[in-house]
Amino acid sequence: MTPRSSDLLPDAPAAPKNVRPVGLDDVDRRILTALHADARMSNSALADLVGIAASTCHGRVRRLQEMGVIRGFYADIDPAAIGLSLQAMISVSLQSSARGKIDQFIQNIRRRPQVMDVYFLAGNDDFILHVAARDTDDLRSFVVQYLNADADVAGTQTSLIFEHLRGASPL
Amino acid sequence: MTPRSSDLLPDAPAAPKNVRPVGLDDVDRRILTALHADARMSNSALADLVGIAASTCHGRVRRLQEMGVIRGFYADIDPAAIGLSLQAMISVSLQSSARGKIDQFIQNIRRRPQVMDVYFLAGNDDFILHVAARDTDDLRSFVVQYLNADADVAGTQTSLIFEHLRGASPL
DNA sequence: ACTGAAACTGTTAGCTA
DNA sequence: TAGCTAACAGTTTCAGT
Repeated sequence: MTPRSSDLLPDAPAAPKNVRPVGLDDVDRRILTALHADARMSNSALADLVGIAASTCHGRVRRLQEMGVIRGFYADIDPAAIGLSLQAMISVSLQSSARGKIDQFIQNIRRRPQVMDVYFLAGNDDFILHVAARDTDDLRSFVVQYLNADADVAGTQTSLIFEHLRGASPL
Repeated sequence: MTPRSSDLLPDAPAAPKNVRPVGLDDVDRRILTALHADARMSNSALADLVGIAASTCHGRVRRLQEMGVIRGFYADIDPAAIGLSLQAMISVSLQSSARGKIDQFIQNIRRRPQVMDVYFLAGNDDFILHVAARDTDDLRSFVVQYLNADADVAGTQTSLIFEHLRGASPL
């Protein structure tokens, strides 16, 4: 069994209480779960679903946005449907001399239309790029032109993506 | 100048026409760009933005959904704001004997609340998991319990994510 | 936090080019 | 066929309770 903190540190805080910034209640979590799955659900349908009045629900959603819990509402576009039929993950490591420029490098590469996500990492690689390209030529020229041609880039490793699935719900 | 097809292949289709399934025009692309950035923009604001009547715009958006170009509308929840303060990328490789079970494996792991994205790969690793965990213990127990403990998993490599940025726009 | 009324928006039908 | 105008249904939003 895990030792109780009182056995070790008599003056530690009595109970962990709520760790979170302001605290989300169960209704907030149900709202987030619903909007995570369908951001265009009408406010009245959402209110019914979570069991509160529409006006209250609307206020909750706005508060969640103001708190930064909801960062935004996005349409999920199928890359293949707009002619980007090839997706890949590209691990990139930079020269150690270029570490100070990572921010600038990422802000720059992020503008390319092929880039869908940038994951800025601690580890062997400096970041991973999730990209979507029209075809193999487009992918290759992206890697060559924007990554390998840059003297700050030490190396890249590209893996094709067969399928990308979103997680079910973080709550 | 590009040779005309009649010079080369008299019986080939006259002109390349539209290569895409049905074809998206410029208005469609502007709609997609706008909704990619803000899925909750009102239909009338969107119509004004792209320069068509609200009813026309509404029909376009519905058609884009029916065509599968728009796969859905999702709220972007900040994992840190709901107590998942640690994000990581986990590369997973399976035993070659387990390759036939990948689909099942992924469908299973995808249900875990920590899993935000699953990228199913061609390459050295079989897939990459983008996960969000409460803390290091939560992350470690996820890796140990759901990955390393499984006999089908040959190996995993975990890298912490410092920052995750979405791409600007695929169009 | 809820109720109800006012303002607004989304949605459909029918007409026009 | 694609777009527009106009009318209706439904939703958001803000009082007051």
